[in-house]
Amino acid sequence: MIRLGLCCIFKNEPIKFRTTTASVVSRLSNTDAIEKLTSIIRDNSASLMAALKYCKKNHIGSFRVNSRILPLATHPDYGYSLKNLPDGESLIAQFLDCGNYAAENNIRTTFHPDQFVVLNSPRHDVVASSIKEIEYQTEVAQWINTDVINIHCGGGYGDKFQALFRLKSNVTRLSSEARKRLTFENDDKLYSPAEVLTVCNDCSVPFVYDVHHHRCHTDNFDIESATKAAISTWNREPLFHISSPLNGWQSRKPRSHHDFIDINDFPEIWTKLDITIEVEAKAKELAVKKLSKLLYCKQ
DNA sequence: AGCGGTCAAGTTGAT
DNA sequence: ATCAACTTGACCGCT
Repeated sequence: MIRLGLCCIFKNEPIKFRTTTASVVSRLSNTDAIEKLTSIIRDNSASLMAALKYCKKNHIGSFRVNSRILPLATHPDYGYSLKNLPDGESLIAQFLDCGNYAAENNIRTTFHPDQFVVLNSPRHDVVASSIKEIEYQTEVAQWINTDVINIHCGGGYGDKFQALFRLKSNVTRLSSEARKRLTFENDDKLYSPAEVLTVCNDCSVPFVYDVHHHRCHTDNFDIESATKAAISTWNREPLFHISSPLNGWQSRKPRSHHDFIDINDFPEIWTKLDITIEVEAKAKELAVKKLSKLLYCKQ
């Protein structure tokens, strides 16, 4: 069975995640800052539960959690740990509820740290803050039963061999709980499936195969062989990504995402697999439901 | 209510 | 040299 995944937010459904910025927090007193952050986090944990319930009701098997579910958690000046907030225990309890709900209802959750997480940077400060961010998401992942924290391989820096060597080396600096969840994804211009697979096999990290990125940045693999190689890296249900180009494959920028998935972009061989496929489409839950319907009709 | 500017952070490639 | 794009717009302060 295919499990489709919704990414982070909703198009029509009134489920919203809140955030704030360092600039706003900096203008508040310590008490007011804590109150504001607590209120946002409380709302976000409720929204996460609402999102999981929406997924359950609509037969969406997976939900990607926004990295900013705890805004500013790793900020150098305004960062915090939930444990140290006055209402920390009750906030953690709300996330534990989400985790229990997800487990009981077989909703898979994932994280996708943002572009600032670059584990192979030659800059030590960048690697340090990347590790900090991954460890923060790992802590939340443990509360909410998330089994994937998915990142790209990072920059090329004019020497991809050295860059990937640094990546492999820095993976060993992560906690075991982080490493249990870490995955690598091929990107659309630098690291192809063939390249990512070598790293994944070297450090026993599962490979998240993004077929849209593969079509933007090809290598010697065809879709079928990349699919099979990706599956072999997983010790649990494999995770793939799908999207369609905004203005068609012949457009100037085929990398940008369409509102929906064109069924012709969906690899035929995927229909027979037991996998999670995250739908990266701007119409969000509408795109997941539409794709679900198309796939159901196909079979 | 609506709108424009801002938001912590990296890296690449298009313009 | 500047800037949009990337997993995702949301929020604040002004009119």
